[in-house]
Parts: sequence; structure tokens; C-alpha cells
Amino acid sequence: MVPVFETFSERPLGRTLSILGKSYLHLLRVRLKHLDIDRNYYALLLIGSMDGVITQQELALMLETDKVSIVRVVDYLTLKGYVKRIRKPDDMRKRSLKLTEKAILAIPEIRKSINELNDLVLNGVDITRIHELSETIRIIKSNMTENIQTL
Amino acid sequence: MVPVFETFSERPLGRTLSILGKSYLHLLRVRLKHLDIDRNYYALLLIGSMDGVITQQELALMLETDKVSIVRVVDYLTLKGYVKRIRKPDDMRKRSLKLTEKAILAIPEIRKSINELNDLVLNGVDITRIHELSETIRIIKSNMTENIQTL
DNA sequence: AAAATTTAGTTAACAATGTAAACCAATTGC
DNA sequence: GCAATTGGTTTACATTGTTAACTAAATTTT
Repeated sequence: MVPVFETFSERPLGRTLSILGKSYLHLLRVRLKHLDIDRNYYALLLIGSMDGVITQQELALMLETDKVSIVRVVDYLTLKGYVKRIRKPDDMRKRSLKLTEKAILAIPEIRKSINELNDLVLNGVDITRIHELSETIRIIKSNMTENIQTL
Repeated sequence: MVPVFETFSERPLGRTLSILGKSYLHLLRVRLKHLDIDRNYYALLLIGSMDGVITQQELALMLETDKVSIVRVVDYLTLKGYVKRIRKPDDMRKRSLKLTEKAILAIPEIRKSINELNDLVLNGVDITRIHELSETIRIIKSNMTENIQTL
């Protein structure tokens, strides 16, 4: 089977995307280096968006990761004083996550940095292309989840 | 500053790309699991494309990584019997990398898997969009390297 | 209602990856 | 000839990915 297109020929698309993603996250880290956390920014935003209501499982789902990783994320953010775990009275297995004052102060800045960095990296890409990129990403994602079994 | 577009608002674009990239590389690994290597496939293709001529530094450049990582890559591929290091007579510091018989046999399959997987994940994305994606990636990359200093 | 199963979260272990520093040997610049 | 640079290696350490085993609470089964 001859590849339909030559653009990404021979080069694993996943590699390109991974590298791109890592550079971005590196820039975000640099941009937010005055904070005393150097990762899990987006997790913090998600917790903030459902403050006091979200459980670790739900966070895992939203971050597309597993519960073990979430323990690490929440441990880290707790250690740094950004998040508190609170046992849910209705189900004592679950812990709801709550931002501290410190985190609440940092959130707008994190949000701003992400938005600005998104703008910065997409500078020169016109709005139509950006929407198309978003659509393409959606398709790629769905192609991959559909084809986990179709090896 | 209000973000120009809402598509990726609040969500770090780099996170999206990293996750996508990792899923892809996972699929590639599954697809090639009958080989006795489970990584560095693309490095192998690059070595193959300049067989016996490429040095570790040059490989580092092409893989956009550093020489320490390359030592690990080459150690791994050597251990698995896919690559040999050969001291260059003209510069005894350098080592040129050469594929073994075993690697030469595996190359077409790796190439094929990458092409097929690229096709698979881009299934349903039309050719124009694919070219645009490639162009967008190029722009993002250049925006990021230009702006390492412009924090 | 006691026993078995499931769920939320945690702990532990280990391999892989990222990053930086120190190092050796060969080469280049002066 | 000597200092500086270059290609490659080693060491060290922190982070990340992944799996298994575990505790405690809740739910289901009988």
C-alpha cells in the first residue's frame, strides 16, 4: 500500500507531535517559573473549574490518565500548598479536591499564560486553519481510539 | 488580552499534542511488537538512510535531541543487534553508525508500519487538510523556536 | 445480614526518559 | 606545544509510565 500522501512520509507523526508538545510545555514552564510549581498547571485549572466537587477519579478522566498518576499530581499540588483533599461525607472512599487561597490567586495567571502561549504558537496561522487544526486533531484522536483493536 | 480564538482556550495546546503523540507511538509499538525492539524505530530509519556515514552527533541533530540520549539510543540498538559503531579513520573521536543484516531486514517493515499508521490516523482528513496540518506544524515549531527568548 | 465483589485511593517497584555535570580522548586554533 | 573545542561516554538524579498488590469503604449477592 502506497501512502496516500507524502507530507509525513517515513516520519512517525506521533514523534513530531510529541516533540512539539514537549517544547510547548517547556515554554509554559519557563513562563510560569516564578510560581513554586513547575507542572500540573492544567490539572489545577480543572480542579478550579469544579472546585470542591471534583474527585480524583473524575480528574483522571478529564486528564486522560490513570488514578496512580493522579495520586502523584495531587500529592505534588498538596505538598506545594495548592490543593486540599477532603473526604466526601456521602462516600468515604472518595476525596474531593479543593483549591487553597494560594491556588486561587495563581489561577488567573496560569489561565492567562496558557491563552497567551496558545496565541503565540499559533501566531500567523489564520483562524480558519486553527479551526481545521482542532478538527484534524479530533479526527486523529478518534481514529486512534477506534483502532486500538484493529491492529 | 482576549484570546483571538476559542478553540484551544484554557487547554494547553502542548498537552493535547503530547497526548496525541504518545498514543500514536504506543500504537506503533503494538504494531511492531513482533520485533525485539520496542523503541527507536525512527532512529533506525535515519541511520539506514545514511548507512555507515552518519555520526552520533548528526543523528542527535536529526532527532532533535542531545548526545547523551543518543548514547542511550545507540547502546540499545547495539545491544539488540541492530546497529554497529565504527570509529571513523579520518576522525577518531567520531563513530559512524552502520546497520546490521538484521536491521536491514527489519527496515522495510518499520517503514511500512509508519506509513500505514500515518495513513490510518489521518483517515478521513482530506489531502488539503493534511498539507495544511503539515504547514501549521511548521509554523508552530518556528514560533516556538523564535520565542524561546521572548518570554 | 454475612460473604463476595467492586470501587476509590494508596503504596511499592521498576523501567524509561529528561537533564546536567564531569570526564576522556582526539582534534583544532593559535 | 599548549589551550580550547569537539565527539562521545559515564554518572547521577528527578520525573514519568506502567503494573501489581493493597486498604478501606460501598455495593451486590445470596
